[in-house]
Amino acid sequence: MNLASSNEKRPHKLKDDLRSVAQKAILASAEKVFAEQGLRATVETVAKRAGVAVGTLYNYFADREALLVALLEDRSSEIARRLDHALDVAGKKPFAVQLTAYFNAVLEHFDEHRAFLSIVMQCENEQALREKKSTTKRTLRTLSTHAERLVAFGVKSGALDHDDADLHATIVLGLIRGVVHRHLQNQKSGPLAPLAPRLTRFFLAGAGK
Amino acid sequence: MNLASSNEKRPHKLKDDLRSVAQKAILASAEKVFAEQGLRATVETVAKRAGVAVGTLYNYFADREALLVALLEDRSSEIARRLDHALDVAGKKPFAVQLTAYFNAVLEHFDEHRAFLSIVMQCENEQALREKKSTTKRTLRTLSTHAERLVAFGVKSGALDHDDADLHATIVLGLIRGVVHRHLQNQKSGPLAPLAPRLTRFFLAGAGK
Amino acid sequence: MNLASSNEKRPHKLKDDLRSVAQKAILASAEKVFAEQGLRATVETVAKRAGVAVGTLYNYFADREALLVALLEDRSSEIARRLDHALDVAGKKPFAVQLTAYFNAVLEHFDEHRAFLSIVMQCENEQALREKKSTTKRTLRTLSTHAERLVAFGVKSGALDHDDADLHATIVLGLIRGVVHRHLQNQKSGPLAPLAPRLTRFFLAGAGK
Amino acid sequence: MNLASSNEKRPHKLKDDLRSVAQKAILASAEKVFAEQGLRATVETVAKRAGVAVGTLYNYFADREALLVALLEDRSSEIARRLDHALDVAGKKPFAVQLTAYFNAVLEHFDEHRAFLSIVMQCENEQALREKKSTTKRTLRTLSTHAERLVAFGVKSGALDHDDADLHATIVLGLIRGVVHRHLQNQKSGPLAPLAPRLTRFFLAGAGK
DNA sequence: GATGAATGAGATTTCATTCAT
DNA sequence: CATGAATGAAATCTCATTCAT
Repeated sequence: MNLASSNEKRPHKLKDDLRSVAQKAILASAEKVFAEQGLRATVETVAKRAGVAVGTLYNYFADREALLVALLEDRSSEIARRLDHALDVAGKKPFAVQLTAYFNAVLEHFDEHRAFLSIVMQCENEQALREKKSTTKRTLRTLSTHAERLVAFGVKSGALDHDDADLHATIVLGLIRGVVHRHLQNQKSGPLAPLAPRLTRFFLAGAGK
Repeated sequence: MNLASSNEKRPHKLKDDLRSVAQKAILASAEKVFAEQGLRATVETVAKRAGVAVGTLYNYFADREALLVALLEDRSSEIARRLDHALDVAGKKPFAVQLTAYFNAVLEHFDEHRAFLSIVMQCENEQALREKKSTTKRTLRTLSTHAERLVAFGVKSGALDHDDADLHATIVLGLIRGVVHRHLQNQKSGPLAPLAPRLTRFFLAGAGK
Repeated sequence: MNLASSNEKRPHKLKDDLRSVAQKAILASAEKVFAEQGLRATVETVAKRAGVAVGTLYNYFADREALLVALLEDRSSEIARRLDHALDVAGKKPFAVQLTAYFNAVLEHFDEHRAFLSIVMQCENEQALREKKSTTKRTLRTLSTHAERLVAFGVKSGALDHDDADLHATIVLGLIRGVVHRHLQNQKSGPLAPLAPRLTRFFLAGAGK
Repeated sequence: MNLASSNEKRPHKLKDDLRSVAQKAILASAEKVFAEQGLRATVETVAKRAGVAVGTLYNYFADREALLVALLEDRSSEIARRLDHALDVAGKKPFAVQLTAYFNAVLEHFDEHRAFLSIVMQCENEQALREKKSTTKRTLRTLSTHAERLVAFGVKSGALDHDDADLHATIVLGLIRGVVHRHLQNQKSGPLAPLAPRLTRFFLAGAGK
């Protein structure tokens, strides 16, 4: 009965692993390729870069769009996890600390997945994707949702001025957009995360009481 | 009756006018269509919306990309003119006034050509364009070029802190990106130009000495 | 006003004609190709045989299936017209005459569009098509609908025995199926229409009172 | 305990049995699937329905077509056996009895393998198959071969009229086609075999002297 | 010039077949 | 042998561009 108790808990563990390895490779390739060549990049290019045949890609993703959505969701959930964790750690600390944690988390993620935000920015303007599943829409809004929550706390805790409350989240996101965009345009490659404290300082000076 | 009048005094003026009427209609259509449907929109869609046949479109623009470039250049030159004029009028006035003029000019242009910035944002992420004609690149950089010039003046005139000088232009652009983006995402439709003074106040509080 | 009354009634008559010429050529090609090579035949083959490019085919038919459906409908409406006319002419004449007219109309159509019935027979077994639009289903049932109407008249007029009434239509169709099928299998090419009286005689002997 | 018993007396029998179990399952699945979804059904679908992996299917059949041919041959040989037996039993009895036996045998087979004739009908129209292996062709002609033999006897024995001799076999097959087809189109599910006497009566009335 | 059907290169997608586990 | 992921040739479909009218 327990003949093979050691390695038989999940009969297909190995295969499952392989499966997810290929899937991850394809997603990683898609991330690179879509970022480098824009959303125009072909499915074949993505497959080749991942080191698999086209058919293999279609074993994992129903169609081109499913691939894109999967990529957005996977990376978004990662950034969401990172943000949740960061804000969780920042816990009861003052708003300034939390804001820095937010900037830091986003920028760190970007430093590691440089390509991803570039794709998000492209997708945001693709009406097609915006209109589709609300899942995609929600995915694309991960950043802003967190930002809104954060500034709501900032206002409640008295750290933020009440007057421009409606602009707060917009500006937080704008600051990120600004630095990310500069980064994508210039090929300069230093990490962005270190900018977090400066963005916080700027934001607080502008928005603080 | 006045059939002949046109080809006496101004032999080609009428033709030119007619030409530019069709051309303008096509550009306007392209602006709408690319903004609504993304850069994937087809040439045929653009032509139909402009009320002309595809063939006609190709009489005015060498190919699809030429159409896009022409659109970018036309609208950019318009925004450049507007910015030049705004900053010209603001002349020797203090930096705060000039900055407000800048924000105001950009946002006014956006209010009139809502679709345009959406397209610019899409193009910025299309590496394809980045690599190609430097004309296009320059076009896309109209906004940032002016912003850089502006903050350089701000620093020189002592209005801006020296510490974060490198971030100034990035943040000015980020603020614009922020509000424009919020506008595109939500369907809210009030004009953006009125936000100019608030953005200025915010920026100065954050970046001013 | 009536400057060009002679040839200006329908401004785009010529183009429309050309259009339908191409469409007809494609349908004719599809008929041949699907009959010769089976439903597996490729869209490209159909296009080439019609002397047009694939893209042209797709200008007229939304997709492969639409082409097939259009073919079935076009030819079915033709056979329906023929049947209606035949039975109309046979008018108040006795059942035997009407039945002969039916057989004759169907077999004549087959003699002229040999390929078509072969395709119908293939489609009848394609569950996919059967399940789709009821239009298709109705199209495929043109023959049996008319047969049912005919034998109903036969029974009412007292020409047909009442006992096997339920089988009548089935057998009429079976007889057609039989001769058509034999024809398709052997490459013998004589016309089938002359068989009509013999089929009638056979049917009446078997089913008549 | 009886592990060894198998490889003593009948060294390979068990293996053969097992083999044929899988093989039969695959053929049965193919019969269902091809009948339900048409000949376009995928190999994978057939394998899954049979409860095996695609690879396993390919262990038993060289390729997709070999599977189809095997199916046709297997079922045809069964129907041939059944027909031979039926006509053998009907032996020296009058033609009417033999014809009923024929109809009965065919329709009984169809009642048990409802799907099969649907497949045969599809294959008959696939020129591809017609051109290929004569084995397939012969297989598909099992029914008509027997029918031809039968009516030849009918004519010789004086039961059938001589005039329409050339149509006899065609009509016998047509009658079968008719009822089978009606059955496939309507979802009515009563057995067909009971129709045998009525078909005989009809045929004899029509074709008998 | 204006038109829009025709074109065909190229993108997406499918699926029979292979092969490492 | 059984498995099912990987493969890539071949099919379907799209769309920028041309050109006869």
